[in-house]
Amino acid sequence: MSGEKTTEKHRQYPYHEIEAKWQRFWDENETYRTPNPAEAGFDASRPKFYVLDMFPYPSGDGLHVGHPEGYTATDIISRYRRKKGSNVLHPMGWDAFGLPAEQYAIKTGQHPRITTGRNVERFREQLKRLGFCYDWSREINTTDPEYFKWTQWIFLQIYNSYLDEETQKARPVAELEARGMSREEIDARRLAYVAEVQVNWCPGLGTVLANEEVLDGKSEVGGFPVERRPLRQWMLRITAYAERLIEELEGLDWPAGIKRHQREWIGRSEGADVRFPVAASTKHITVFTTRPDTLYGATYMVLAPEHPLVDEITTPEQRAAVEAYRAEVAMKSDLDRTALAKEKTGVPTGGMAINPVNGEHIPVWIADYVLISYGTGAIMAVPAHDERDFEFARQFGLPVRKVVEPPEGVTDECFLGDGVAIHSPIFDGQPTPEAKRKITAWLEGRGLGRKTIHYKLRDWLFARQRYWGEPFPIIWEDGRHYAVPEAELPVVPPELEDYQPTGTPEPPLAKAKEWVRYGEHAMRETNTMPQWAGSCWYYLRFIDAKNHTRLVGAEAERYWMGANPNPGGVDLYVGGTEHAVLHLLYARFWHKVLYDLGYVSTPEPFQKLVNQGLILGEDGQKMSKSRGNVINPDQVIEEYGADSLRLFEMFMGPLEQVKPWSTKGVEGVYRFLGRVWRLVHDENGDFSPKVRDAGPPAKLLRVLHETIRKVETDIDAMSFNTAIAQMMVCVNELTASEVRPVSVLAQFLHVLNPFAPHLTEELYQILTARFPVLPPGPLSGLAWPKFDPGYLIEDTMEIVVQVNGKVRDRLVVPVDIDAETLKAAVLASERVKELVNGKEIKKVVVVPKRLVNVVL
RNA sequence: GCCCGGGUGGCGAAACCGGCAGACGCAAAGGACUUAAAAUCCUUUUCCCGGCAACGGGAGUGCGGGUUCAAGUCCCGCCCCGGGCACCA
Repeated sequence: MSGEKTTEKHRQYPYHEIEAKWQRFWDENETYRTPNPAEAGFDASRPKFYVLDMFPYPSGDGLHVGHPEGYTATDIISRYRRKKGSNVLHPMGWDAFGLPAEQYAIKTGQHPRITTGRNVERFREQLKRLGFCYDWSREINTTDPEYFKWTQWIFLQIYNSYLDEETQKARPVAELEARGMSREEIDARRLAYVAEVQVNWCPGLGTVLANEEVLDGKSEVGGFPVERRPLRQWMLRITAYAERLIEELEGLDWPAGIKRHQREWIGRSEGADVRFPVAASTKHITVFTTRPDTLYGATYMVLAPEHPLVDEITTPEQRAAVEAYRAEVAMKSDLDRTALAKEKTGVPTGGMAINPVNGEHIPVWIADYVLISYGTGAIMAVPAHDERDFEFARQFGLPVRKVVEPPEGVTDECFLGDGVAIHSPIFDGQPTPEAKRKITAWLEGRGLGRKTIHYKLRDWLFARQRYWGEPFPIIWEDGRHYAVPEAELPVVPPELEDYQPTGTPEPPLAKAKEWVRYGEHAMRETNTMPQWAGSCWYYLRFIDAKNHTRLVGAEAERYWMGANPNPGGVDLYVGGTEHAVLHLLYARFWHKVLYDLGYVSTPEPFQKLVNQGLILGEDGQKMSKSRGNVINPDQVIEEYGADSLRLFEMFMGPLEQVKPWSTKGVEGVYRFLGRVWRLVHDENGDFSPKVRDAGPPAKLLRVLHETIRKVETDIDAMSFNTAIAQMMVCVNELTASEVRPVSVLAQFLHVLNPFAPHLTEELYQILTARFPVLPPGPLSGLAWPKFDPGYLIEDTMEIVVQVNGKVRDRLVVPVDIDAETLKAAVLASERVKELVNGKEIKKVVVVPKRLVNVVL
């Protein structure tokens, strides 16, 4: 950014001075501080509006142009709502735990707290330079002990709760204790529990990862290989909430795609568990199937290789083959086990199972296409009506038996749809849904099975072997876990000299021997929470960020989250699609637990969700350092000002859409702001003589009020690009006008203010200095102008005349013309008479206020 | 393979509930101002044909059909691009 470039470029207006001046003003006056109920300055008569941005991870690279996109949208809405008379809560904070800071610490030995602090400073500075109206008095940081104290506290609430089956609500485990339940029984029901599970161990990062953090067998962060191994881990019982997490999406105003995505992720599946006795044994294999009606078509069974019954079932002849196969599967990454591996593999165990409906003996195989983690880890294979089973049967020459007659005309070898049951004595001739019901009842009656629901959703692996995260408020003694007393929160991580992973699944915190030692025989838990933890509840902390006695004050929570009939508390939540599943699902889960326990007043956290679209580089490619197409917001602000950057990001296209950057486009909106400046200034930069306290002509009033109306509806619809287009129309009109009445200019500045707050404040101040009739600023504190439809009324309108659907003429007629008169006028017009030319008129369609179509 | 999102001028895009396709901006061209340039202001700009012109005619919203007085918009069948999921029984 050589000084040359910027000084040589013609300045449209002195944005540097203006922006710095107003940012200082806002800071010094705490213009955007929002009082809570019961605080000084709180006005209970106004409606509340909580607008939230997904808070950023303050990376070392600073802000990129993607951040200001959503942030500007919410800023406009916040400013607009305030001017329209709402109490607006619009906070910002930092999701600052996480790997990059820790990786940096490993490299440099510098404490992550230092780098995080530095990054936060930079981010805050950058956001302020964009002129966002955040209430900075509510700023939070997930790494601040005052904050994560409550993250740990919430964990303890989860730890100390179980799900009451009957009410489907979380209840304190103390109730189970009171009922005389044993410690083991209670531990087995806690919503936070320890289990030995197959985990994704990533040696490269020295940590275990959630399924969601593993992509194609590699870590999402860093792309290191990930292997499976069993480990004792903290888990959160999110599956207990599966049903509610699906059901309660209903009342939310979220994009349909995101709702669908969450539903699919949870993956509810209704069917039946069926017990197959193992031949020559007292054991049973329980399978889950969504097609119990195909029970007669089961020609073999498959267990997941990890299934506990495998050892027992395997015959001596098959043992070697089974062991070899299991070893082979254990080596495979998830990638190798998925559909990308074309050929199905498996081996027979030699064991046989008995089909409960007909007593038939069928062979039991193991194959890795059956997953231990879903359903019961075992299936009955019906190759005639399941593609995977069909493929497997083909591969190994297993029999295929058709038991569903497809509808007429369908000749698929493997038919998956609904039809009519055949070769199924108990319910032959029944349509599929009937057959399902009938066989399920039959099985239930004999104790051979029952109707069940399974979910794809797994419990949430909540532990990480990292340094830079929230320590668990847990103590181990004699192999048992206990909650750290609430009074001892927060549990602050120890200082370390060496952040290097241990190379084993033992977390780095274990190196701090003194810290780990809690008592004579007691040790601290050394795992830390995943990065998701802090973001699961941050929207609550914003409401009452300084509360020392509660995670959020009850009254403030009720006011900002409640106060409307919707299930969700935050009125508008804007962020990227990358959080469609994980963050939004986890936050909903925590929120529901807190709701059940009575700490929050709504069942859902976020009422309305909007995803902003990705901004691509100027070349239409994803921005990346390697492509060299990254746009730096600091530089854009330097060259065009923050108002231009804000305006351009909103003018590029619809918020939700993916769209490419354009430097020429920034120049375009920059010129527009220059034109706004010149509405008030002449070419020498002096106050323009065209600005006068004059009665505005009807033409200007019309365009002004059209603009007020359009900008209102467009902001409500978050259609910022079209709002800006209309403001451009308005400015073009004002520019062309020889007289620019100050009343019109002032109202226009109100309308532009949420989009370009700095420039409009400055111009308004200039106007008020000359015209004391105007109410004194700042503009942001004054009410939005009132739209008056009266100014839009015209007495004539233009009607399009079509002949056979083609535009052939236009007619100017009085607006109050009736259909008959209009029709007559059209038929009488020269052009129509000419085109009709004696032909028969079949029909005349009159669309009031729009057009008349003469059909020949 | 499946599920989303999207295909409209040279480019970003707009178009209420089916009613003038291309608002607004960019780029381009011409003009005014200027010694000159930049900046600014004004004008033109979907494509093709005819005309000196005002204008007139035709085509046109990824492709092919359909419904309708009228389709970018609704229905059926495809093609292409972007994103996500991926043996969940």
